Amino acid sequence: MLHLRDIITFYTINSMIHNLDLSECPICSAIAPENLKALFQNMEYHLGTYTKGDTIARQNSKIKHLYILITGAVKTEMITENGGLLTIEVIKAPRPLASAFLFAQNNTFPVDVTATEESKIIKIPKEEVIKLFQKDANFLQRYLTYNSDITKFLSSKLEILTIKTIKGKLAHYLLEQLSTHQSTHPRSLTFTMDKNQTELSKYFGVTRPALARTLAAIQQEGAIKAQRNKITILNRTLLQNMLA
Amino acid sequence: MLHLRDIITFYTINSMIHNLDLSECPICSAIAPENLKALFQNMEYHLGTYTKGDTIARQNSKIKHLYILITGAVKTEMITENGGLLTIEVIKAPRPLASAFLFAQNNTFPVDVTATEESKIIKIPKEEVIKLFQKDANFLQRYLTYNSDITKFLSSKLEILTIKTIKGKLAHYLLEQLSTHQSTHPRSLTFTMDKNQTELSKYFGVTRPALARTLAAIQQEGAIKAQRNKITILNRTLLQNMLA
DNA sequence: AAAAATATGTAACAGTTGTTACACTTAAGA
DNA sequence: TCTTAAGTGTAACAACTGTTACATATTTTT
Repeated sequence: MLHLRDIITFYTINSMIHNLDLSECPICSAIAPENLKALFQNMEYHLGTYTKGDTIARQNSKIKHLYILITGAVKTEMITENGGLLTIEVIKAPRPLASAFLFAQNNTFPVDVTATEESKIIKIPKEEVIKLFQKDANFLQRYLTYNSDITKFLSSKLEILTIKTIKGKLAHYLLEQLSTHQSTHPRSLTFTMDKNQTELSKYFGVTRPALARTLAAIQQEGAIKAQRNKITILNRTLLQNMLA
Repeated sequence: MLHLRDIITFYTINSMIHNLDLSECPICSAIAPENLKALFQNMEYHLGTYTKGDTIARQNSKIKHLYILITGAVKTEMITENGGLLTIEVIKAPRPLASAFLFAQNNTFPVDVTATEESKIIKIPKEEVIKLFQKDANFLQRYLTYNSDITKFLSSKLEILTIKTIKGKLAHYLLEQLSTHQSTHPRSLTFTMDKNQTELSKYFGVTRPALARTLAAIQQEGAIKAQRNKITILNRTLLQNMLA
C-alpha cells in the first residue's frame, strides 16, 4: 500500500518526466492538486507497475477496484474459450479502465486487459471510491459525466447498427451531419463528411465497396449530390423516407 | 413545489391504493422510508401528473432533472424531422427515466417521452441529486449500479449486433448460455434457452424464420442437437469457429 | 378434453450485402 | 516534379437474409 507522500511524489514526478497533463484524464482531473492531501489521506489504494505483456485483468474476473491508467497503454481482448479473439482496443493513458462496469451487479471484466508497454495503474477499492464521491462532489460529477458519455456513445452506435440497410444507415448519418452543420451554417445544404468512406464503413459495420455503391444509389435517386466527401442535400424528404 | 408532508403522504397513499412496492424501483428503493424526512428536507423537487397523450419530454430538450416515474406508464419515440418514427419503448412505473443521460456533457433527451396512461413523475433537479448522493451512500450506489447495468446491457447488445452473420450471433449466444448453465451444473451440456425464438430474433435484430433456419443449419452441421428450445452442445469447437 | 392462442419448422423467391478485382483520383512524401 | 500511398468508383458473382406463406407442434384457456 502506498502512502500519501508517495502518490503526491508520483504525480509530481510523472508530470515532470512525461510532461503529463492529468487534466486530460476525464475523471482524475477532477481532483485538484490542493485537495489531493485531504482526499487521499486514510485512503486505501494500490499502485501497480506493469511491463509489456503483463496481464492486468482477466476476462470474467471480479472488478473490485477502480483502475486508473496513469502512464503507458493497454489493450483489451475478448477471448473465446478456444483462443479465437473477437475485439481489440488499445487504451492510452491517462484514462480509467472499465469504470462503467465497476458498480454493475455482476461486475466482471468483459475483456482481458494486457499492458502493451510499461504502464502504471492506480487501483482504488470500490468502497473507497464511494467515500471519495462523498467527499468531493466535483470528482463524483466527473465520474458520472464520463460514464454518461460512454452510454451516449454506445446508444448512438447501437442506433446505427439497429438500422438494417446500408441506405438507412447512410440516410441517418447524412441527416445527422446536416443538422450538425446547420447549427453553425443555417440554410447551408452542402457540407463535408467528418469521416472518409473507409472509416464510415467500419463505423457502420459494412464493407467499403457496399458503402460506395449505396452512396452512388442515393445520388442516382436524386436525394443528394456527392463530390467525393462533399455532400449536398437535394431532397431531404427522400432521405428521411429511407430511414424506414 | 412540494413539501415534505406531501411526498410522504404521496408515497403512503400510492402504496395503499396501488399496493405499490417501491422497492421494485431500481433506485427509489434505496431511500429507506425512515430516511425520507432527512433527505427530502430542504430539497427542491417537483411532482407532475400527466394524463394519456401528454408530452413529458421532447427529443433534444435539455435534461435538467432526474425523472422518476412513480405510477403509470410512458412510451419513448425517436422521431425524424419529418414525422417518421424509429423506435418505440414502453416503460412502466416505477422506474427512473433517462437517468443514464442526466450527467452527460450534451445531456439531451434522445427520444420523445409521452404518457400512455395517467402517470405521476417526480422531477429532482440535477444539483439536488448530487446533494442526495452525498447524503446517502446507499442511494448513490443504487444509482451507479442501475446505470452500470444499463451499460452492460448496451455492451452485450452491441456485441451481438457487431457479429454479422446469424450463425455467428447464435454460436455466441449458445456458448454464453452454456457457460452460464455450467456455472451451476458443471459438465452438463444440455440446457434450455432463456429466450424463445421470437424473442431471440428480436434481440439479434433478425427475422424469426431466418433464425430458425440457421438453428437447423447448425444442427445439420452436427454442432448441437436441438429439441425445440432444449439445446445439447455436441461439438464446442465447431461452434467457436462459427464466431469468426 | 376441446378449442384457441402461441411457438416452431420449412420452403421459394426477391433483395441486399460481402467478396474480389481493377481502374481511377487525390493527397502526401521524396 | 515524380513517386508512392491512400482513397474512391465500379462491376460480376456468391452468399446470406428478408419476405411471405403455410404446416405442424406445444401450451394455455375455456
